[in-house]
Amino acid sequence: MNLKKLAQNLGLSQTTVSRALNGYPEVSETTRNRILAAARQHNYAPNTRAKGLATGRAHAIGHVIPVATRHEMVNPVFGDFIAGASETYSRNGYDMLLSVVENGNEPEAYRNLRARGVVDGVVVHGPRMNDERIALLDSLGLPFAVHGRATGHSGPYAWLDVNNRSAFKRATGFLLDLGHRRIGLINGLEHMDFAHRRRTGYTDALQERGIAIDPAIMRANEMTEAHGYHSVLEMLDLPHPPSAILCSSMICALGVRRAIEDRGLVMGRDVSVITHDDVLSYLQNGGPIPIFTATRSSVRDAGRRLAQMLIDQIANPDGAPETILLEAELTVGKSTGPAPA
Amino acid sequence: MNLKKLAQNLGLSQTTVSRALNGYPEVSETTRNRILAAARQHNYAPNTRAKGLATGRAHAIGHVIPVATRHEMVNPVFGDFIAGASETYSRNGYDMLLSVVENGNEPEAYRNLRARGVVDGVVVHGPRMNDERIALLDSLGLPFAVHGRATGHSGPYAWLDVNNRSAFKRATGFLLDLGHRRIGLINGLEHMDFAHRRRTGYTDALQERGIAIDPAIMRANEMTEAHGYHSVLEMLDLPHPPSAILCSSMICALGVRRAIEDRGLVMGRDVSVITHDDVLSYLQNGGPIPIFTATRSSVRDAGRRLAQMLIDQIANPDGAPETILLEAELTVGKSTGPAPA
DNA sequence: ATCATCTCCCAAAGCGCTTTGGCAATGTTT
DNA sequence: AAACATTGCCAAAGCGCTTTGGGAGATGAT
Repeated sequence: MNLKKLAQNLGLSQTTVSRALNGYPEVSETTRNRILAAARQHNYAPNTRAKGLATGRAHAIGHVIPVATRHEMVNPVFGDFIAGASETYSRNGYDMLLSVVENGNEPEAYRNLRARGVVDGVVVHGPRMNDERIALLDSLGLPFAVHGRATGHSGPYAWLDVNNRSAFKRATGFLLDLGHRRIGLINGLEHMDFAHRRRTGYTDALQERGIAIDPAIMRANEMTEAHGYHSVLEMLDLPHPPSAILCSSMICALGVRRAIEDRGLVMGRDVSVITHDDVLSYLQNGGPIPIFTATRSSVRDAGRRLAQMLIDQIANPDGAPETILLEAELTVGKSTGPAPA
Repeated sequence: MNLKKLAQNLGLSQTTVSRALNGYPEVSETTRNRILAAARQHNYAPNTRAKGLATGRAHAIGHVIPVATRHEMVNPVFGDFIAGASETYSRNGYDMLLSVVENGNEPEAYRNLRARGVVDGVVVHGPRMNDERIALLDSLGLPFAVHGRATGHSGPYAWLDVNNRSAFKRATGFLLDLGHRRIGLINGLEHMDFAHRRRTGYTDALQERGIAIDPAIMRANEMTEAHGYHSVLEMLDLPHPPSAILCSSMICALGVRRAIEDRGLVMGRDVSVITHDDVLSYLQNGGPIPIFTATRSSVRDAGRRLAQMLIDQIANPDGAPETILLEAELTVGKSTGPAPA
């Protein structure tokens, strides 16, 4: 079923049918209703490619997901983020185009999406420090919104980010208030912007209280369970082991807990743990009393909102790029307690 | 840059340029090279919408991901699967269209994709028992391939599945050989086809050895860490607790381990654990000696292969639907040992 | 020299939609 | 009654590509 046939069936012109379906005023209510009924009956939906050709708009957003080639790491956060974004897209009649590329091949992917005219904009995932993608997208004239920020890029661009610095500063402060003086950091790779900011929050809090930064209890790597486990195991074996751990993801935190228990210690009593929690659907942080004290911010919600930002920007290209800075909430669970004497 | 301009620049017709770029023989090698050079220089890529309109092919595959509304659960497996599929798509010049829908809204999503002509085929995720989606897709004439199978559907269709039944039967047999007689099952939701098959493998193995099935040590739910934890905690508190656990996912298994350790027991000595391992990138099962004894099958690889199957099927619609049954490998790790006396 | 065959190339139609620029017919002012 | 808006509709162009149906010119066979 297509416009032509539908119009013929109704004894109307394509023009009229098209206008009726797209809500233009130049068509009487009675014929509009006739047309809508017929469209529904024949399960008609305009061909997206034809519509796109005619309007010059793809009504689709591209997501280019970089994966670290070395570990084939797909960020576990990505599933929930995508789910959130997809909600927004379906509400707004947009399609989502996904493309997983090796780290570093994003520029080619963006150019290609642009040249083929297959999307109206893209979401930038996993921004790094001084990320060159933003300048590229600017120069391509392809609308975009960034999940996170790229420290070092000057000039405005649309982004949505958790205030990673303040979250980790606050979490560190919370531990300091509990009397902890040696606090370990299990971070993500620090060329990633979010990890860099978290580190800054952590070191800022320590410095404000005049506590020395000790690289021996700071680790950065892909945020796997194993990373949490091995890092903390090593830290606990130090002459001056940390009494608290600040950790960048729930998955890491599972490894952190395992390491603590492996050493016969009790989490929340012998070693306190705070983790960042992206509120992933399959990694709920306990029930009413969370297992982990955590800085929480739903990545699914971030997906929803960032998608909407991008759609708005595409609809209104001349507005200033919107930015959203979310504050993570600190939820106190069972994994923290006063520093042991 | 578009075909018309490119042709004008070269002083050639659109026809010739198009043929040259698409590898048709009716163009001399010298002009073809001229054309290719110019295309590269101008960063030309044919407009996908226009190409699709002209050819009637979208060169795109749809993935409709159902999420359980109740828990907003996004299957954690999905990220890696998508990454695998995406690799195949980019190699073959296909785009991936993703759409996350509430459980039960898939039919509408499929109809819509079909009517809008936006994809050439779809991948069916998370098939349930007697899944009605397959009949629907057949009747829509939309090519598809299923990740998993739908017990109860007659008639051929393309699928790729792990042999869940044999994997769990083998794992159960392995535990029985170690002397375990009470083996708990932590399964996924059993209206899901994969979970049903796993259960069958488990019960078959027990029955073959004449061991009674005990519903008290069988649980089925969303495969979260909490599910593993609470289920096993309850089982360990039974008058006759299991000495071994069979578990449906690595994430569950982390909870299983936690429960065991919470009760002061040692995994692999007091309680043995075998889990299914989808080889997710962020949940590596240890190094050279795996932490968990596991039935392994890479879901990323499944994505790669299923995508290829679908592309082949679209290219050759008259062939019989291909099916692939993968055997999981049983890797022995540190989580299993002889049954305690 | 004539005819048939290739070899390269082209003009134009068509894919399914939107949108421009009308054009009758009705309603509203003067 | 004449002049003017307004309403409700339509024919046709155009989006950027592929593909059909040739058609010159070179080459080979007769």
